[in-house]
Amino acid sequence: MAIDDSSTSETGTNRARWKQDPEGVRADILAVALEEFSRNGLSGARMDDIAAKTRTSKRMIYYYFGDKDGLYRKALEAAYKKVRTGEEKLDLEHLPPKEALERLVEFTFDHHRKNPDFIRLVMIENIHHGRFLEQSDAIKKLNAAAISQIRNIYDKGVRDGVFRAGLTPLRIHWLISAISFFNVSNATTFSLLFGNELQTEAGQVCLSADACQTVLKFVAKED
Amino acid sequence: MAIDDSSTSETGTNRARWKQDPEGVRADILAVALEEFSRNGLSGARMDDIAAKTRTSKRMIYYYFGDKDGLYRKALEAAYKKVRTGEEKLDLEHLPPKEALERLVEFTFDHHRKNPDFIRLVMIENIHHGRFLEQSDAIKKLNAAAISQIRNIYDKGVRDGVFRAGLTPLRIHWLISAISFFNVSNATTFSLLFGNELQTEAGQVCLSADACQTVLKFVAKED
DNA sequence: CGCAAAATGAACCTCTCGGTTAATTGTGTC
DNA sequence: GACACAATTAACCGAGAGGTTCATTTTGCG
Repeated sequence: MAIDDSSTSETGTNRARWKQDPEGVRADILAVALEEFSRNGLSGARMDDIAAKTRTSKRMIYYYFGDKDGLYRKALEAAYKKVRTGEEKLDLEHLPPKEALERLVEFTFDHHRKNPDFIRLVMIENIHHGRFLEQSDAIKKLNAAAISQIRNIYDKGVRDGVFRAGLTPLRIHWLISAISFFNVSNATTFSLLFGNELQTEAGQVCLSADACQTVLKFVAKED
Repeated sequence: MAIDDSSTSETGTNRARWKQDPEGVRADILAVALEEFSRNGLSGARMDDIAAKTRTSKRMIYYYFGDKDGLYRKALEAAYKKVRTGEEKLDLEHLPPKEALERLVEFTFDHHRKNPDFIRLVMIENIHHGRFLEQSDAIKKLNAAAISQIRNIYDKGVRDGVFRAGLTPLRIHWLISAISFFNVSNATTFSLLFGNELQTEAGQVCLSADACQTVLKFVAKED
């Protein structure tokens, strides 16, 4: 090592120019892990396969994440974070209740559709009785927001006399989730059993509209 | 009818009294397999564990079912058969459309709730992209009935002027399924994230009523 | 530079787990 | 009873999968 061309003696914390890039490696591993776990399940996913699709080696996965379960947990957390941050863009407070709710349903339906990997992870987590979600306090906090968002809309709707009283935000959220989640989670078996007409683009547009109507009619004031 | 404690001269049909009981063994294996696959997923389930919980040995599983996939496929088929036969008891044809639909929703919601193992198998099947459901023509045939049942109710409702026109039986079935399925499939994660009040007995009664209202309002004629 | 610590690579290890081999017992038939 | 075949048992196997060891390089810092 006679030649030392390190003229870059600026002592800045410019990690981006490092040849070693731990943050990037971590993120890369997580992205691959998310896809593999989502595709094959927890015990179905293979550490060797994950490693192979990574830009780094199996050794590094264990270096950063400890073991398979640790990797899965981090992938789950990352997935939740990614999805929930994508949700924050809506601001519905200024809309009238009906329009706000409609837009929320439309958005949720579409959002779930665009994140099948996330949906599949949640399915897997349910198969495993929420063993990992349970451990992750970080995730639990992200979800209170969803409920209070609906509460705001619903309460305003009741005050305005356009929504019926007696419901709870939780039940409304439950309904929206059920419709939006099922559409992705059961797409395969439903198509196999009943044909795939609802999974075509036209079918999905139709179902999205159905979803909005379903929820709006459910909360609407009956007169 | 003679006393049949020793006279097994009638050729063979009385297998129940044999010490060897292949049908019973098969059924026993299938029951255990259903539970284990449902609990742990396809790759999560262990053949040794299944064998241990059986009244017979691992060898017999391979003797009767070939391999793990074969056992899983048979367990899936058995689960579908069991569930679908339990469904046939309703006769809704004689009821007025609204009542018929309400009763169907109520029944489906309850039926799914009582068969969590089956629901979990369907989830697992979706995780695996329906690889096994695809192969089983037996299962596909069982489901056309569900649609035509709804068609009968819906068409009558439209003729009677109580249901709005323009819907399809498939979309109605989809909605009923979504609500009923999600209630079981996502019970764990939903409870973890939002509390388990909807999973209490009172919560489930409430959700069942919500389900009926949701579907009825969705198809109701708006005037 | 020299050293410590973080980051990395390749080969290696151990045990789990799906699947099998070979031999044995039970059952109906003649 | 003898035979053929279905049913059953216990021990065994080999690939594969999760996890590790050790050595090496890269980086930060004085």
